[in-house]
Amino acid sequence: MATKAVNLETQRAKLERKERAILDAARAVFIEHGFDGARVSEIARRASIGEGTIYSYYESKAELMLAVLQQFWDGLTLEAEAVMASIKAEGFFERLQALAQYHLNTVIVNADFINLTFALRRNNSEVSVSRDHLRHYVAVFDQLFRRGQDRGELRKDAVLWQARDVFYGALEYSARSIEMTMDVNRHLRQQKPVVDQMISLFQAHYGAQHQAPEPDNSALDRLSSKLDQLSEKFDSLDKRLSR
Amino acid sequence: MATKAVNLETQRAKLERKERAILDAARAVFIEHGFDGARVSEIARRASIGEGTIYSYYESKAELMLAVLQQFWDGLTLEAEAVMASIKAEGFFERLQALAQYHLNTVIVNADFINLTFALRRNNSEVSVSRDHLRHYVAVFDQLFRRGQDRGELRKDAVLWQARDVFYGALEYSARSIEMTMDVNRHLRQQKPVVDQMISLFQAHYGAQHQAPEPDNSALDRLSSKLDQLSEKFDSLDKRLSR
Amino acid sequence: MATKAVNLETQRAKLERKERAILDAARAVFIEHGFDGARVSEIARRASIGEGTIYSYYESKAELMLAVLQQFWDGLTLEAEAVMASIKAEGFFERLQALAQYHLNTVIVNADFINLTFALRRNNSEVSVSRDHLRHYVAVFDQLFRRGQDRGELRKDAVLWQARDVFYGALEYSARSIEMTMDVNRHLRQQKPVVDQMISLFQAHYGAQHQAPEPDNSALDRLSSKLDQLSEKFDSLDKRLSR
Amino acid sequence: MATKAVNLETQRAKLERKERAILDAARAVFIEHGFDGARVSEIARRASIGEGTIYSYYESKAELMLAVLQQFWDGLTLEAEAVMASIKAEGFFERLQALAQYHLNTVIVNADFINLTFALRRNNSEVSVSRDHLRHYVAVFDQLFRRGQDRGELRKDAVLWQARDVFYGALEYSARSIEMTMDVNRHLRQQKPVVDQMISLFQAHYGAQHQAPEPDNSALDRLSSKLDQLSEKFDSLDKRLSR
DNA sequence: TATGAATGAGCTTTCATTCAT
DNA sequence: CATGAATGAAAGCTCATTCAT
Repeated sequence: MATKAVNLETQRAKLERKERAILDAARAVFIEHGFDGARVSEIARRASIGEGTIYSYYESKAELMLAVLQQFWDGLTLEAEAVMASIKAEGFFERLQALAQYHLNTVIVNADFINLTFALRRNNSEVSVSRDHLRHYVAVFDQLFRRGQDRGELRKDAVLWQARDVFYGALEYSARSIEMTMDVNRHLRQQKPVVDQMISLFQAHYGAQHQAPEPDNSALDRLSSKLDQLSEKFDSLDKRLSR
Repeated sequence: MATKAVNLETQRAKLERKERAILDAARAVFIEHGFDGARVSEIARRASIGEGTIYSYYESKAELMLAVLQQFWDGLTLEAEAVMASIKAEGFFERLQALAQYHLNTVIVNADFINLTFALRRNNSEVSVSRDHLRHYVAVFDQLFRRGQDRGELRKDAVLWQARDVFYGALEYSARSIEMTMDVNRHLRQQKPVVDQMISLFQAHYGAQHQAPEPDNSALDRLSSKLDQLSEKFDSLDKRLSR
Repeated sequence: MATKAVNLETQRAKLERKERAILDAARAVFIEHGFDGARVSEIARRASIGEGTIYSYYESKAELMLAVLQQFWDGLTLEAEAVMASIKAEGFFERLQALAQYHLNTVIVNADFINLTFALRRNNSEVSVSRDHLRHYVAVFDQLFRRGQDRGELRKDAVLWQARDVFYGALEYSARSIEMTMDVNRHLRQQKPVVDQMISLFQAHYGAQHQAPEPDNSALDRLSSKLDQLSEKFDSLDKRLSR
Repeated sequence: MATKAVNLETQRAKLERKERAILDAARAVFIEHGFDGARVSEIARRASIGEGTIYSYYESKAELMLAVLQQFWDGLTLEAEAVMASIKAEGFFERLQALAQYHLNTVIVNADFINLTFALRRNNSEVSVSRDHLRHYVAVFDQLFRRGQDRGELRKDAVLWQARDVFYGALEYSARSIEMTMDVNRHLRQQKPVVDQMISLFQAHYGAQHQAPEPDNSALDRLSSKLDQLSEKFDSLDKRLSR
């Protein structure tokens, strides 16, 4: 029994090790040659397994690509969440800075793969990446932003998705500028100004302090909106209890 | 003589018509299937010509792709310049608004093709689009921004490329949000808020004017934070009940 | 009338000039790339005419090749006959020496084309060269050989086709050896020993008379040939110095 | 274990059988249509395998051709060496007769393929057969001839490559004559006279018996060597002047 | 008649996928 | 389950030939 259990465990571990090898190799090859340019045989070779074996893990090259994407974005999301969890500061802008720094660096480091993701979005009907990965990833920002609004650090009338697009759009383009223009070794040094600018931009545009001449209104509006949210929570609680 | 001249004209016209037909067909097919997925035979069929004919106009599939890209970006640049030329207003923010409006709409309308351009950037070594197209296109923004600085409407210490990345990055992401979330018919209506926000963002962050100081919010802030705490209590209650 | 006649003449001359241009260009291209490797477009370009024009002179690429071959072998035959006609000597071996010298040089100079002829013999069913060209060409040898028999210089029991095969076979192989081994500039000098050997071989084997032992001759002949070579070196040195 | 060994054996055998099938099919198709005319698909069909399989054995059509040539000439060489080894007679002319008989028959039987080999020599740059095959093959003759000289059966002053060209050139042309003129069934009967003639030709022309006892060659030899030295001096003078 | 743009059949080669071992 | 040899559909591209001008 014990032996069998151990074997099963070993078996399972072996499978997982193999699957990880496939995913790693696939990711490398996909980055290097793109989806169409990647050869399954090369992935197999790099994973040190037979070509046919891949097909006992994934139905097709497209499925494999999907799995690689899944893993990649899930990893990013976890990392981003970990970054946010590790920040002790409670202030929105400090937390945003951490997120911006993390994201910018990530985008630069994983530029090839992120480009690949976007490349697949439209063209290849087989591998159209479900938006969920991205949505999940940017949820970190969304949560942070809402909390910033809740804490009164951000204007209540700021539209979340617009702010999100500014944040991620500007950072992605900045990443491209950085990797194109700059020496690789100086990437890190170049990132700080971009991040700082992003923060000051958010402060200037989304910061609560800069709201209209009628400051009372904004403050009152915020209170009002909080009461609205509270009311909504009451409603949903009510619904649940009535089931 | 007259006949000959007419013939030559007809000849030339026919060639140009054919070349345009090829480019149009190619663009459509490339958008639909991406570079690797596009079949030369389909392009030929859609252009109503023989397959071999394409190769008397373009050396290879990659060359054709390049020509399509060239034509596309050159067209965009000309349009953008035309838009700027047609604006009578001299103020930076009014002109920026026009550019933003034009770019946002363009990105939405040509989303597929722009994505395709970016997709090619890395993977396909043969068709690596020369950066010059893009650089030429964004030069419209650069010129406008520098003029805004010269006119004293923008801070002198603003970094051009960072501002540019914010502008184009945010707009591109916004375009994606718009086309994904919204009904196609309501795209236009959705664009205005994004553009307005972009302008006000530039005013707030890059504008030269000094911002007014903020009044005392402390009392209201205290109320707000009490509501926050209340809301959190609700949340934890909610969680407990839902288990 | 006169004008018309002149025009007709000019017309005809123009046609012939064009046909010659085509044949010359075709021959060059066929030699350079072989039959399959030759492109009709290149032939047209080199002949300074349109591609389609070729097809008003020759039904197909294969027909053109045939015409080139025809012209080539007919030319060779005429040349060989001219060589024989120009020889005043009546003796078989002297005449054979002239023929051998001519043939060996011809085979070396036209090696590419002769190889091409043989290449077509089997493989390309379309362009199977009729043997008649060759038969016509070697008829010069046949006639000479028969006359040598009639004159009593050659054994009556010698088999013509065997002698012919020895003659042409040995010379063709020698030509290959010469062009492979030797420096191009020294081809001419290398040909004489081969020709001499061929003559002495025919004397020894097909000659009617019994040869005297005269052993001294062979050694002296060798000395003589060395002196010949020395003389040639003098000549070339003389030429160079006289520039 | 035994099973595994058997399997391995079967495996290997199967591979070799398949490779042989490819080579055989390729040779047949190449002979039939020439290199350019041969279609890979037909080779695959005749070998009863998939088209792609060929490319897992040979990099390209040209490589396949090369392999076919290699195998063919290596086979010929081995056969020729075997023939020579099986001859008990020690006399040069008896051994030469065996070689001539073997070669003539071989050339007739493999006429198509030999022609194909020569056809490739020039035109197709990709498949230019390395001369080594031929050189290796004719080495059998060279060895035999040198031994004949050593044994005193052949004149010492005979030039090897000239004799070789006479031998192979005459036989190849004779082979062509035989296969063209004669009924296939009578080929064999026709070969003997050609071989006999070749032997008697070698006896008459290269045989040592016709060499004089040459009593005092020493003096002449000295003259000869002096002339050689003189010639070399001229060469060096020539070189110096041409710089 | 001369032209050369247009054609499309047909080529070699690739590679995702299968399946016998 | 793992393997990798075998497959064959499908692709880009060439070029002899045609035909409208």
